Amino acid sequence: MASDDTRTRLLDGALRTVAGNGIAKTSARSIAASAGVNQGLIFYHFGSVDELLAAACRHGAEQSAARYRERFAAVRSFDELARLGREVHEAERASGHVATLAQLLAAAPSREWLAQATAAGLGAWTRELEGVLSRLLPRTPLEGLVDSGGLATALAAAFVGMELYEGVDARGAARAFTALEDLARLAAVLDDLGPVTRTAVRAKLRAAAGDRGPVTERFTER
Amino acid sequence: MASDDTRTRLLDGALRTVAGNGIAKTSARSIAASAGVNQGLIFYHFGSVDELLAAACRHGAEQSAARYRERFAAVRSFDELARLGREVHEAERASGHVATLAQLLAAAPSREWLAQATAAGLGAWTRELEGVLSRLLPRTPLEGLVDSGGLATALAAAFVGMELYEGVDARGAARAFTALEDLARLAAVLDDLGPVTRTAVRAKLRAAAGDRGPVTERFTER
DNA sequence: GTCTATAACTCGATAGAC
DNA sequence: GTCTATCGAGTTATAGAC
Repeated sequence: MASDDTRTRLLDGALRTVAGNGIAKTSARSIAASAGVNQGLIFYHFGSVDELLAAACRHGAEQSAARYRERFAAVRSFDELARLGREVHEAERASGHVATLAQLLAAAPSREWLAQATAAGLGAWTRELEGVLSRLLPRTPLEGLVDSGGLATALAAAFVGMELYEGVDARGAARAFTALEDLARLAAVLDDLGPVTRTAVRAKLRAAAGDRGPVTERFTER
Repeated sequence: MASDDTRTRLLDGALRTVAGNGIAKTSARSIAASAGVNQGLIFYHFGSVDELLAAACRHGAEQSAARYRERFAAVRSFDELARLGREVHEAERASGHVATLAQLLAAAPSREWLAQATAAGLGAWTRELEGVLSRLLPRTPLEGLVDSGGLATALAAAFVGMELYEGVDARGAARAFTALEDLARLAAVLDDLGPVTRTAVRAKLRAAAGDRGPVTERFTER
């Protein structure tokens, strides 16, 4: 029906506008222009610009994280994860969903309505990452020594940071991605180290982590 | 003299305003109010709001990176680097210089003037990080296999991303930092592995990197 | 150098015709 | 549901008095 069509046009228009113009130049008027509908309809359908942005954020993040769900599920090594990361980055440069997330993240502190939606949007990516990590980490000497949820959050935040950095220094951002891929190689190597070396490394790690205790005790308490 | 005083009041006021209100609520009026001077003086001294923000960004980033220069120089392991990272994060949550950088980074795409200044501001931190990494990496099996400049950029961008994430989910951000510290422990262990294990790991890494060649060949060509 | 006043805009949001 | 017209607040930037 016509109303649904206008709603989705506005959602898509909002995402396009934020990704293309940045949050600073995103207004009811610019969104409406991008969606090809009248400006007043934003308030009829969503109540306010911020509520439209919040809805668009959830909608877009969920949708684009879902698009990569199978790819994430197929990842078998840190090596592959790093490569998928760069692939997502390059695909998202076109669609702009992650850039949108970054823009909303920056705007969230002063627009309380957006904070929740942005956290939820990032959560869609974090969940995918945590799924991969909780499959991968147990096969490395790091098992039980690093919190996969925390690491997933750190990776998602890092990804957002690099997406922002891309807008300011594209060459530098590409170099940073390459460095991360190189680093992931180390983790990939730890995957299949040979039993002797593996045990040696693991003993060292355990000893170093001894003064802290395993992750489970630190985070399941709450 | 009075003019210098007003200039620095405006620079500091701009940083305080962006850090406290976010870029969206930063205007000539809010900056002037925070600096305690008349609004028109922004245009007399800096020409435009964006030029003031650009100047404040360079000024603030250089100043606060310099404050940590000795600390960075004293870092001897990845372990220490991770701890210093969290310390900087918590200190900066108060002063807000990194948050400012994050805000400007988000605003840069739509305000061309800011892009250069923001890149320069981030560069101040990236340089410090690269100094540390180029001291630390040669002592690990990763020597020559990962680009320290690229890795420094990735770390700086990740730091900015986590600073932004902090505004939306403080608990999650803390957990992410803890996970990164745990991860840094692995790198610390690689520092002193014992000669046999060390050689075994290094051989694996070299083999895995074989199809790419060492970093120097990939990046010095340009 | 610093102040006031104001021009020229853009913004979110609403009222009311259709 | 959709459109036009408009209000009131907030914006950058400038002109001109002091």
